[in-house]
Amino acid sequence: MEPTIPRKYSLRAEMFKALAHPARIYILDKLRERPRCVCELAAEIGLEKSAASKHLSQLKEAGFVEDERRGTLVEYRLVAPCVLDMAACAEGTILENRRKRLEIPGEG
Amino acid sequence: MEPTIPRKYSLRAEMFKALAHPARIYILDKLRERPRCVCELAAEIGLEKSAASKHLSQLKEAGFVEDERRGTLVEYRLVAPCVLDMAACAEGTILENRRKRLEIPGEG
DNA sequence: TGCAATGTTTCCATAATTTGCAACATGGAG
DNA sequence: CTCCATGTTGCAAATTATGGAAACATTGCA
Repeated sequence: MEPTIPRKYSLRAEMFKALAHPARIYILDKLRERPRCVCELAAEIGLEKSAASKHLSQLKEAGFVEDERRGTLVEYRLVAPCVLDMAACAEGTILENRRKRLEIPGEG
Repeated sequence: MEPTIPRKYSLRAEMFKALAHPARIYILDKLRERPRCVCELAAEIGLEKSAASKHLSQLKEAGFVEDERRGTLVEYRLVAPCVLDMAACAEGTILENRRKRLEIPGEG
């Protein structure tokens, strides 16, 4: 069948795709406190630096973070605070609905 | 390497994954107006009813929509309006950042 | 009962994503 | 300059996602 979905929705989907991985969500939450380098994030999420770098590249491409080199390090920082509100929305409504429906106990 | 990402972030990622497809974003926007049946949505997004049904199943599993049978039809409706705010956030900040970065390189 | 309309599930092929390893690039120290 | 630390990119394997076709399920109606 022929696709008829306007481009606007593809752009939105790309943005959400950048958030559609536990490691990337975790990274954003860590960057909420303060900027961090790749090696620090890699250690925290338990991935090779190459994998961490690729996740950060996706977040950067989507516009959620920016990077700046400091010596041998590359520091990443959060630039789209509204993503936190999005996550909050998730916690407050979506996951709540899901818990009720599936009877999953809440987690802090 | 061993994964050390808390379950909380996996749950959030699952929710965003449900939004990480143009067809599903399009569906949610259509449901914003009024509830619709599977066949209507399938025609609008240009997919077979089976594919449309699977997309709706994912949205339902994530808690964004609910379904109710009406005769031979199955009507889907939006139950998490905050998803619209999330999309608005996307339009307003993320995509704007991206435009600046891709079209005006070298500018802070 | 039989039949049509609508949805869901299953199977399969194709495409996209993710990861680690290795190679390469960049910057600082000696 | 060389050596080392940090990041990025290329590659291949494994995993996951997607879509169509067909089978199956459910409802309404004659």
